[in-house]
Amino acid sequence: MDIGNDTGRAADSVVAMLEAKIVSGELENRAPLPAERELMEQFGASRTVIREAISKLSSRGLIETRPRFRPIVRKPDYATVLHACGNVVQHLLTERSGIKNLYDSRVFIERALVREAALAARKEDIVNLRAALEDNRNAISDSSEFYRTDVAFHGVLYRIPRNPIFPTIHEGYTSWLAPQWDRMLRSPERNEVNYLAHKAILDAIMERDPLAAEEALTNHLKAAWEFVRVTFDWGEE
Amino acid sequence: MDIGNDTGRAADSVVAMLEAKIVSGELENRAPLPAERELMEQFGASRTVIREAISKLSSRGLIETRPRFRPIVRKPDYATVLHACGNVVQHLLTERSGIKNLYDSRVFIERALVREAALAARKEDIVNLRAALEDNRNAISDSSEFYRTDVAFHGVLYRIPRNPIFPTIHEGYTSWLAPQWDRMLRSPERNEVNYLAHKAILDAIMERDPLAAEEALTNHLKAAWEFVRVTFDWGEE
DNA sequence: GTATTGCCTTTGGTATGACCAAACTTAGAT
DNA sequence: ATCTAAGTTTGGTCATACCAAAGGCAATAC
Repeated sequence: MDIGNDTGRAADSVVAMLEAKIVSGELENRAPLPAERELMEQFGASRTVIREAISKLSSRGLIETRPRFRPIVRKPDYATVLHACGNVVQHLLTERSGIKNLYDSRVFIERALVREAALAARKEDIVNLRAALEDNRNAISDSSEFYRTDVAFHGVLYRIPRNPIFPTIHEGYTSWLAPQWDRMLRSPERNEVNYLAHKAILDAIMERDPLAAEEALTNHLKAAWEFVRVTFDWGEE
Repeated sequence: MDIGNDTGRAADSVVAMLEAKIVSGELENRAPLPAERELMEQFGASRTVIREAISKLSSRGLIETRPRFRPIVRKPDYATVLHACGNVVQHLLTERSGIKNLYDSRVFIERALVREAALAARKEDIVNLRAALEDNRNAISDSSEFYRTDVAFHGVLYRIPRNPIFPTIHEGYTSWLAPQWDRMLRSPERNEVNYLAHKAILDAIMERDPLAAEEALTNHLKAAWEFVRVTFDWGEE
């Protein structure tokens, strides 16, 4: 297939060399890249290929570029992956089926997460969940603040497996799945509903009842979807 | 943050316009892009920015480029997302912890998948699983063929939720998670072990026993990891 | 009539050189 | 020491040129 992997170009060897220098630390993280005219001397290439290489590295998330500013070296991390996906994911969300698929996958993951939580959550996890839930309760009257604490509550769930991939996935969901509607469809009444849903989830987790936790989570997310679907008059799926 | 999103450049407007023409279908899928010299006339830009735009679109997976060949228009799909991630993911897998995290996430997902399968698999899913298992059995003596059927068996699990996101994730796992060792560490003996593991999973699914299915799957994948870990003398994690 | 061969044209990849405007540096003024 | 203004560096863009490989075409061979 080889999308975006233009093998055989001169720029690629430059990319490879710069890539190596970045991962090896020879080019320090957060440090500015040398000037283009210096790089062309260093690699014996024309500015054309140097700039192409820089563009590619930027796409791969290995350097940050702002127009007219020195590119900044950036060691790749999980957030980088997320960002690389983002550009493409957005195209899949123009169709409703794309949104639905993404949302369903979220339900699937979170179901497994709460199940896991009920079975294996540590004391500190429970503490964090209680704190997050408390934040929910205190923010019921402030929809904007409630949104933040809502996301945070789910975030705690994603952190329970202690695998940095999951918080990254969570970030993906929250940034891709229509923060637009999420924000505009909130009200103290709905916040209260969601607070209670979170409470039910936490209760089930604390009772170490995976089935109940899964069910509470499923109800919570399905209800949220229903609300959005009906509000926007999306018809049945 | 804005990685790979070089706002403010002339190329970006060209990217946007081409992007629009691709998603709208004005530029047909699988059709070659117009020649660069034609695009520069069409957009009133220099070849420099045209080429930069093409490079960006290529990185985003909206066009396929091979050196010296006409770029090919490509409507974004789930595979495109996968590919966009691939370039970056690879960097996270240079450390062992990255591999472990990815593998753990796979175990997590597949546990949920087999659980789901035990609870909700349709007749056709069972049929597919049986067929895949049968393929396993017939390929025990041919390690290369067994690898293929092994991947296929797991693939059936990912297709059960009827959400295209999951097969995509599966492809990610199989392409990123060391197909190198997977291939070289196989033998008829290990194939037999894996066949039996698959059989145990399917049996549990057919008995509609989610707990047993989850356990069988976990044993299967944990054992595979252990085997790799010990073989490569990776020490404890 | 089809397949093969060889020539010409098109087109992508790269190199130069130039220019501009914005960022950066530095020396001078307050 | 701080601020300011001039000078320098440097990224973004354009125009042009050249090369080699891909594509197209036509004469040739079978």
